[in-house]
Amino acid sequence: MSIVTRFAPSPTGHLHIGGARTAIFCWLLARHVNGRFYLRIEDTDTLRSKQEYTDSILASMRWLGLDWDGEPVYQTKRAQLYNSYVDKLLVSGHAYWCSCTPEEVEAMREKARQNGEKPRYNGQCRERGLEAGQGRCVRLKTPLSGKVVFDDLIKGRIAVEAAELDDMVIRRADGMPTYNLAVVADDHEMGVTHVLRGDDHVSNTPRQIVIYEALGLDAPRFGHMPMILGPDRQKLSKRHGARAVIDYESDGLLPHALVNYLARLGWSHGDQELFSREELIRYFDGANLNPAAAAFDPVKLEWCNAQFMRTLPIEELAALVAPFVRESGFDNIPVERLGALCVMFRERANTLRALAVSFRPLLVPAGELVYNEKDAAKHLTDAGKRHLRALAKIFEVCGSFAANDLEKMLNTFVDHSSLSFREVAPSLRTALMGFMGGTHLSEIMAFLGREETLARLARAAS
RNA sequence: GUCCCCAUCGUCUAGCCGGCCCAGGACAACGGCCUUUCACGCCGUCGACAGGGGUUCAAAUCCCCUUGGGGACGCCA
Repeated sequence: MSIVTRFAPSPTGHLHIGGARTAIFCWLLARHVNGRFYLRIEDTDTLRSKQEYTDSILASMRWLGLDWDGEPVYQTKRAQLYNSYVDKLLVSGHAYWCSCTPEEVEAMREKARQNGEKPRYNGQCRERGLEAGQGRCVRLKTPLSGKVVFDDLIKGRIAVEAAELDDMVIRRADGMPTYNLAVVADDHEMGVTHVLRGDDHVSNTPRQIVIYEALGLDAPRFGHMPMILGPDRQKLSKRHGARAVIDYESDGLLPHALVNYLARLGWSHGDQELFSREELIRYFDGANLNPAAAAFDPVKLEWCNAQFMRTLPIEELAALVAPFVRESGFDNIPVERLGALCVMFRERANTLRALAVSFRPLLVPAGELVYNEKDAAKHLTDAGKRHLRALAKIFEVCGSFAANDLEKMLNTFVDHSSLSFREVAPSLRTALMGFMGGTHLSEIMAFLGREETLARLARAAS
């Protein structure tokens, strides 16, 4: 049997990492067996749903590389379908019209709460045989006894007393279906075989199973993934900062790094930490999913990102970092130059943004180089400046300005003077970079070129 | 309040159909090596089976209770 999964976000916000992980697992589960992976936009809440969020979610899915099959399904366009399901239930006697107002129902719930019971609708319209009418909704006749049982892909067997469930509304007074009905109708129509979704839906599952049963349909397999917690193991909230996929995109994360990290959050394949996209698909079979909630660790995410940044072909890395370089104010840097910078700095940065920032000292003109006060005070001393002037003389006349020749030249200079490399290097580094960082001095100078190198030495020695 | 779920190092986890585990890997932290800085890399250190009862020759692994977390109880999704 092939597998059909679906990711069904509601467009009330951007795609967040919890949803992204759910999407990744659904996608992986389908791709693992060459099955189908569908996208469904659950936009029946017309008050909170926004087109811009749908666009944003689709953009994030594409950015992550989670390709879906066919066109996305929009629930708002299928009211007719849902109504046909409701009608079926009405005709078969599994559902009934209810004239209770939301206020009345709320009062019932309040009363139940006070009696220490589960707040619920008391089913007073259940046997009244009401007809359709203004302000009336349709409720499902939930079984009064028995157990609803299902084998969760992740948590194992879950059983709930049917009596715990009240008669839920399946069609609102305004004619729109409610979540549970729409989901059942859609999942059945779309041929979904496996439903992977967030933990917060476990209590919906028995309700949906009851609808499947009333409809005489087989329910799909369900799997509920635990929530993702913040670094402090508290529920993820706005306070934890950037959480939407687009935020990580603008932080300069590689999409695959996010996918890899998120996939490893709640799933494992032995001790392996890093996976290629193909490996992920090959290994992910829905097993080895952790039933416990996991805390999101931005530090490990960045480590993960750094690993992938190092293995990317240079031209690709250069193309990816280009927008960030542009954003920091440097237009028109030729790709070869960007490539050279990437080679020099990629092992020193964890994100594309940080990488772009690290280029800065090499991109500004000598006059705009910012000196780190401490480093300048320590290394651009009178002695340091003397060394710089001596070096400048050599660089002025030397034949080649290639990195390996510069390296030799530097060594010769040290050999012929009474100085050690340790005495010369810091002042030269500070003169070139503005601070005690960067990469090999010879590479920095080769990148800068003779003119720019000399300009920096002159400025620092003045 | 009621119902459901969860519980291995600070974090992600391996192991969980019992013995190979006085618990392995990764991130972080710390120490060292390498080194003309910063990184990378390499080596090492610290560090966990929530507690209590069972079952068993043997339990991180099975059962029960406690505690602690989370989720759900909408004409939201």
